Amino acid sequence: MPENAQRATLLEVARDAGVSKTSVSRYFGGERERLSRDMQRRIAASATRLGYRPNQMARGLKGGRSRLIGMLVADIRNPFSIAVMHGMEQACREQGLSLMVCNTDNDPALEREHLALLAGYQVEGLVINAAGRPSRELEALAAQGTPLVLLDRALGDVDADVVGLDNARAIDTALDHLQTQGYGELLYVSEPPAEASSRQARLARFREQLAARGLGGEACCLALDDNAPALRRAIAEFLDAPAGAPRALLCANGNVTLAVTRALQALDVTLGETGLMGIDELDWCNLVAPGITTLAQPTEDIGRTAVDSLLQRRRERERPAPPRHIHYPAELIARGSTRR
Amino acid sequence: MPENAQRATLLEVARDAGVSKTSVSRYFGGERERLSRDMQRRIAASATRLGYRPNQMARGLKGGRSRLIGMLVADIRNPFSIAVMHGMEQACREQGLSLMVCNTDNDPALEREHLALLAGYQVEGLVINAAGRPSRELEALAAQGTPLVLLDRALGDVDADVVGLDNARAIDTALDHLQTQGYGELLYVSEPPAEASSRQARLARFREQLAARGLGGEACCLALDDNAPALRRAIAEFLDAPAGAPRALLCANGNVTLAVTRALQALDVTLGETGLMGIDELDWCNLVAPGITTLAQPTEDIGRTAVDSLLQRRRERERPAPPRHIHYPAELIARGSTRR
DNA sequence: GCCTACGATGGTAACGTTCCCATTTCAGAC
DNA sequence: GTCTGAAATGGGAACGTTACCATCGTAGGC
Repeated sequence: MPENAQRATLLEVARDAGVSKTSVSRYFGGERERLSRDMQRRIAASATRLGYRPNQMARGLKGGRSRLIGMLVADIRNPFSIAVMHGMEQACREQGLSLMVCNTDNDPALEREHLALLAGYQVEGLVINAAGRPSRELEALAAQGTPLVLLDRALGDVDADVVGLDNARAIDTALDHLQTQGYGELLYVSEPPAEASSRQARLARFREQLAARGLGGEACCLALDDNAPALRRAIAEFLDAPAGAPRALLCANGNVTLAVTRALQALDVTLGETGLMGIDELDWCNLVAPGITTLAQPTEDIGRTAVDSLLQRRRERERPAPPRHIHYPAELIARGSTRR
Repeated sequence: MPENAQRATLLEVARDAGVSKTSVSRYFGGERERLSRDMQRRIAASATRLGYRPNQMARGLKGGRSRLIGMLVADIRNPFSIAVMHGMEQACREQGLSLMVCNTDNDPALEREHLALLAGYQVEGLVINAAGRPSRELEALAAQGTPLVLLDRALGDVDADVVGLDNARAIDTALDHLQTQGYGELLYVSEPPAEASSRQARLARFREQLAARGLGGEACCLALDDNAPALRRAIAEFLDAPAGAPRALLCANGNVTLAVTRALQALDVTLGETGLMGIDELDWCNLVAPGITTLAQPTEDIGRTAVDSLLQRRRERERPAPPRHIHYPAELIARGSTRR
């Protein structure tokens, strides 16, 4: 192998093998069977000898096939996002696609910026866990023909598939479980829904079902950032108010579960006696005292489905189907925190 | 905005603004000041009106400047990797770079495959948290002139910078703390070091210092995958053996801490009485019973430094400096699990 | 007032592919 | 024996950008 060699090019391989560049292109472009046995052998030999690798940039330029899938995630440090990303990665690999991940840290401006960048790389599809409401850029992307999938959060006016949890059913499952376990006075803790459709859906369903089932309690929304005191106060208030039945807390997502668990420890609450349950399964849920009951999202499935959905859309590009909404059920993992 | 518009091209902007493509290229290529006020205005106007975005593929093809940084990570689900990635992302954004992340799931074959892919995208730099020993591909990449940074794990025969923890000092810090707290009989639990240099370094230092300090105990290495029983047995053995001083466990990384904590709970061990300490700070460390003492790695710094290092190397491409090794100290976060 | 030089601009040739359209060869149909 | 067509191959023109060199003014030095 040469000392400071530039990467070999298709043309060099062609020359070395004594064939035309078209043939080499075909060999690497997935039309291998159209070539004669002998030609395949010669190309393969030259290619390995020269260490040839197709230049994806050139490839992407010519055909518009960048073989790139973009992922825009609102909070990369959220285990949910990571798990979904892992699923997407596997799906991509199976399809020979690569993943470009951008984290927006929940900042709409950054989101727009990254969106423009991803568009610049001609991504063949885009999976978005939106922070803001970047419909302008998204619409441009969609109009340009890029398949879009919204992850977890729908965006009303964008023509895209949505993949995520069946939020209403998840809340029902949670309430069923809590009722079965004898809890009757509930506090639902969520981050402010703002634009996040799944937060809205969960919250709405909780409120609706609370009334429908004749349960006591309420929902409380607050930002988690550095709001530990406020959260503790809200929980203390709930615990001190008179109640006709055992109390339980339901956390809207993993971040909330973490914050609430911290608050409960600070308040010296015994889990189980006061129920605790969260959406999103986390590493440590079976480590904290009697174990925390959760609703696990099928994150890997969600990730794979997102990618599949993208590819499906690309296939039917000519005859665009109406947006699909795919909602997975959550899996109940019952632990000590909801056992009295 | 047009219904099914293809993205506008540089040429179209040029025509629309009545200038040459060179000028438009300059405008977007960071030579804006070389253009007259008037020309800048005209180009800006046309560009926004047409919704122009430079095609990164074409850009990457022509100049070799893909503006892409690759990251190869052995285990994307490891919080350490995520945190570092987050740091890298920020550094990249500040430089106008994008990040392409590939997860190898600790599979050397996958690692090679992804390496080839990243090379195909002409990444301008590569940060690698190696799973196997992919020196062949890496050397090719290095020879081709791509700056390389090894994350956490050095790879003896590869000419690249290394960024990570000061492992020896971290172990010393841990031992200092444990000794101060009165623990004298230690079990160091690690995953098998195999090719991972930092695991080797930590393990070696532990063994060496154990002897040097006249402490009792030993080190034990086992794969964590689904080896809960084996781990439990090893720990039980340690706890049952006669000891002249209070016992403590030291976990080589976050994964180990998780597994060991599980095992200790199964064995009904009281933390603090038996000491527990882990390298890597985790979300839940202050949630489990008296809180778990950890050594936090400065993950964000590590990520940023990795990217900076890459850029530095690219700048000095002509006069290649010898490989740099940058090792950060760990920060001790003392909690109840090492208080007797 | 001429030459130099620099600042502002434009034209053209790459970059490494893929795609479209030849061209060649040869088997089988009439 | 010619014709048709498919299979195997090759030639060139794109794709959208940047790099290099050329061209034009015009301001300053003598």
